[in-house]
Order: sequence, then C-alpha cells, then structure tokens
Amino acid sequence: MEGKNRYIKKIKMNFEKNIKDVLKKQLNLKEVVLEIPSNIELGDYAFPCFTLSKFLKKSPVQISKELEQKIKLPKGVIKIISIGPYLNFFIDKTIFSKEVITNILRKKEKYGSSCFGKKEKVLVEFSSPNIAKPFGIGHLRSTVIGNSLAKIHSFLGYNVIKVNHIGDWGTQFGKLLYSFEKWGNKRDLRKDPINYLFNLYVKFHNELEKDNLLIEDARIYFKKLEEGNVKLTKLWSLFSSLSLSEFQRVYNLLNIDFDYIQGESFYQSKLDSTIDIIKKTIPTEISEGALIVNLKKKNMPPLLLRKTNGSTTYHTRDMAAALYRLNKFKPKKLLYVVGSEQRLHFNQLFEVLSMMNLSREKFNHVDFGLINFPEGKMSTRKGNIILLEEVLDKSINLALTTINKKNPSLKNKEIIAKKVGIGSIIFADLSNDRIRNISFDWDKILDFEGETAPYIQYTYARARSILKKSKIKILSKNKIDFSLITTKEEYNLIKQISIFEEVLMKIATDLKPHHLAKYLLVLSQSFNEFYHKHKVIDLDNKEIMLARASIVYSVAQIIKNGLNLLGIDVSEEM
RNA sequence: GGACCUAUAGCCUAGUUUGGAUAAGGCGUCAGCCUUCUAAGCUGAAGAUCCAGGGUUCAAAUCCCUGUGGGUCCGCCA
Repeated sequence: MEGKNRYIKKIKMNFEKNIKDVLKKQLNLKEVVLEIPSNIELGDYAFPCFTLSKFLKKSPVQISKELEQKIKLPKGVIKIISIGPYLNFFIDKTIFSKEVITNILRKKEKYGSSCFGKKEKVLVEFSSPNIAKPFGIGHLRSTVIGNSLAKIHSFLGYNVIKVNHIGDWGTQFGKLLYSFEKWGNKRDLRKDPINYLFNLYVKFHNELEKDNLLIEDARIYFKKLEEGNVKLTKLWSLFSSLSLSEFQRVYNLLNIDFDYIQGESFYQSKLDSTIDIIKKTIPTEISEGALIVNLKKKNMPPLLLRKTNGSTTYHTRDMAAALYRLNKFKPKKLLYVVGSEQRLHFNQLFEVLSMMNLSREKFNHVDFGLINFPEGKMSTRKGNIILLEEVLDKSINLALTTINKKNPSLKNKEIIAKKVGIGSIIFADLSNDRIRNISFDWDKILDFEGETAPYIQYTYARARSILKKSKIKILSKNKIDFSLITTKEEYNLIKQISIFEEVLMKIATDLKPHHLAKYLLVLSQSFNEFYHKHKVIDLDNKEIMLARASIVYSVAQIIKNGLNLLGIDVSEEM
C-alpha cells in the first residue's frame, strides 16, 4: 500500500491520510479504514461506524452522530456530516481540482505514466498465429490483449519485450508437408498461399476421418523435418515466409509490432540441451516409451518431453523457450497471452519450472475465453472460421458509410474511418473481462453506438472541437480560478480524472485491460452529461470558460492516452 | 470419471480479489430533446427471486459448503 502511494500520489495534499490521522487520534485507534461513498453527493470519503459499535456499546448511527460533533476538521476537509451509520467527509474541491488539473496540464501525453515498473523487464508473448493458417478472428484476442498489456506496462515504466511466438513447428507441419507432397503444387501455392495451404490442411483432416492411419504419416513427416531433411525444410521455410508476409498486413492494419518474432522452430536447436538440463535437475521417467515428467503428485497429467518416435512436443519447445528467455532477458515477469483452453498446459509447464527452482511467480498465463459462433465452436480444421481482415474491412467500410451519412463534409474520411472501424473491433474485444467467452455476432461487432470505441472517440472529437472553438490555449502556467468549479458534473469529472493512474496500476496487477476500457466509458459518459448541461464557450465570463476548458482539455488528454494504451487511435474530428 | 473456468433485467456486460449506504452501464422497448460548443449524443419511464439451497456476519452479488446449468481441458495436436 505504501509502495503504491509513493508512485501514484503525485497530489501534494494527502486528503485520505489527513482524515485517517484525525480519526485515529480521536478514537485512539492504530488503524482506521475509509471508504469511498457510492454516490458523489454523499461526500469524498466515508468512515463506517459499524465495527466500533461493539466495544462502544452504542449504535453505529449514534457513534457517527457523536463523532460529527466532537471531531475537528482534518486539513483539506471543509465539511463533515453524519449520514446514518457513516461519517462522511467533504474535501476542499478547489484544492483538489487545482492539484488534479495542474498535474495533467504539466504532464500531458505522459499523464498517467510513472516509474512504477522501475525499468524491470516484462516479456509479453502474444498474437502467435499459426503458419499456413489464415489469421482468424480468434487470433484477435491474444493480439489485442497482449498489445494493450505491453503498452500499459511500458507506460508504467517497465522495460517491455514483445515476442510473437509463431506456431511454425510440430505435427501440424507434418500434416501439411505430407498433404503438399501428395496433393499440392507450387504454382497454385504462389497464387494465394495461405488459402491454398489452409485448404490442404482441411483436406488432410477430411481424409483423416476416412483413414486415421494418416496421422502416422504426418508424424513421420514432422520427424523428418525435425531431423533436418533438406527438401522438407526448404518447403517449410517457403510456407513460413509466405505466411509471415500475409500476417504483416494485419499487423500493419492494427499498428502492432514485435521486438522478436521467434516461432517454435527457433527453439529446435535448443531442445536436446533443454531435455538434458531437465533430466539433470528433476526426476524424469519413461512411460509407454515416451520421456515424461510425472506430475501425479500435483494431480496433473505428465509433461511429455519426447514422444515414442523420438520427436518433441510443444511441451518441450515451451520449456526450451522459458529457459532461453529467463537466461537471455532475465525478466521480472513473463506474460503468456494464450487462450484458456491451454490452462492445464501452462499449469504443467509452470509446475515443472517451479520443481526446477525457477520462480513460479514470474510466470503468468494471461488466459482468455473463446470466440464462438452462436451455434457452436469455430474450427480451423473444419474450415469454418471468420477472417480477421474481413471483419476489419467490413467495419472500416461501415465507418465510412456512417461518416458519409452523418458528416459528409469531413476531410480525410478514409483515415478517420480506419481509426473508427478498427478501434471499434479492438474495443469490443477489450471492453469485457478477458475470461469470458465471446459469441460472434456481426450486428454487435458492427455497432458504433453505446459502449463502443466510436462513442469514446466521438466524445474526444467533441472535446477537441470545443477547445478549438473557444480559442483558448490551455497551458500549465495559466492562472485558473478553480473555485469556479462548482457543479456536480464538473466535480465528477475531476474525480474521474484523478483515478486514471490507479486504474492502470490495477491492470499491472491483474492483467485485465477491461478496467481501462470501462473507465474510459464512464469518463466519456460523465463528460457527455457535463457537455449537455453546461456551456463551456461563454464570452461573457472568461474566468469560468477557462476553468471549464481546462477540464475539457484534461478529459480529452486522458481519452487520448487511454485509448492509445488499448491500441486505438483518436481523431480530432469525426 | 477427474480438474479448471463461469452463472447478475428480454439480450450483452461491470461490480466479486479488499463484504457496507437505493445492485451500475449498454442494446432493445416506450416518451421527450438538434435556429445555441459535433444527435456516433443527452434526459426520463418500464424492466433484477444477483442460478438454487444452506452457513458465517451487525451487514453477502461479493466469503465458506452442497447442488444445478453452461464452457474448457485431461501424453505422443498446439
């Protein structure tokens, strides 16, 4: 708690501490707990009197009433009122507003950032699409969650390493190489690489249903690949480079980049030594001809290091990756942004690492739910998936249509449509707790009203438009009279603004970006309420105009900073 | 058979980790608001046995137990 305060309490006046000190002295207690009232009109802090009633042998209502009479005003507090069993504190809005707003005017696009992370390294593994398969809507989740977590950690002063752990190895490539040799040719491959390979993959699975011995052929092909068969390796690397250049299109669209693209194949040369280290450090055994780490004591199935035929599994490659990353980057935290269906896999992996005395706490499986069709599961193998590019394109097109309808004279329509269309898709994913499954619905994902990115982007454009029309230059050296901030709507905004940093810190702890998405929605809602109730541009009262404009400026700045941390762009107009 | 996740208005969700003041928001429905800073907006109304049943507590959507529904996973796929 203390450590937390050190980083986030840039505000000089520590209202909370002042109130606690006075209460502690008055009640002769070592510790008191304050709450934030549910309604802003009930005050800024509240002290519940329930627990006291036991040894004071009075009702909480009575205690609260007596305290109201006896207690002296803490510094920064202007009013104390007993409301039922609570003692409610109202702080000096002028001081509070001044400290919050001056802070943001000073820090601008850095507002909310800090040195909380102390430059410690955080490795984020995310996106990780599979070569030779289309970039489906399912891969959106890891991509945008990982990107957002990476950005937020950087913003909080961590040294972030972004790794794209491409699925480019394993029996699936045995299947593909086998299929290509049997049914494929290079001329058709060049025309439309991913679709062509994808169709081969689907064909393989169709054939597999008729003849389940085919899987053995696939395993043999993968074994040959692992052993460095020249012809297959050449083919594999052709598939790989064709796929990567297609993926790059999606990353460009989403404006996402990586520090390392190290697919599973990257660890191939490190597998033997990895197995050696594991064998030396912890007990392993041969079971049904395969090399395993037995995890029965941990109530888990074994970790499979080497298959009966001698080739490796993704367990082995993930172990190699973990050891390599610990050794090379010495990270404080490692985040694996991978779907929740792999939970057991990561629990096994982390358990083995912990058996090897490699600190378990560093490793985090940032898991998330599936994207399903309302009628059931999407399946790459069966070929019923939705392409991410298709979703993005549709969304951008719809945004363009909407602009033409609502604001036909707007300049740079295409650029803005792209920001809105893509932002909308990203936000739809990030705005709910990642653990929940998502039921894919075209109508829902192509909706720009209500709790969506366009709603927030629109709020931003509104705010910027006011500032532009007011012709006021908001500078940190401006003399702003904060005592003119008197309305409920204004103060509500100041309160919202003040907790931005706390929201980011929470995300660094529980790794859930939806807190930020929900925060930006509430901030935008509060702003729109304010917007409709109070006029900012008022040429008769320049002082009030300046005070209100400083709030408008601050809200816009936070929306910009916040959306950016989710990987979403804003536009000055829309 | 076992393990993990999940359940909040017609629908989608926040709140659950850290128990407190009338359970919050969006979609949809109904009634209003554009000659005044962008209506992708705002105001109001209707709409909730917080899955069920027990327990702990002054106080439970939140903690504990037992069920039920849904999802995911359970060595040679990743």
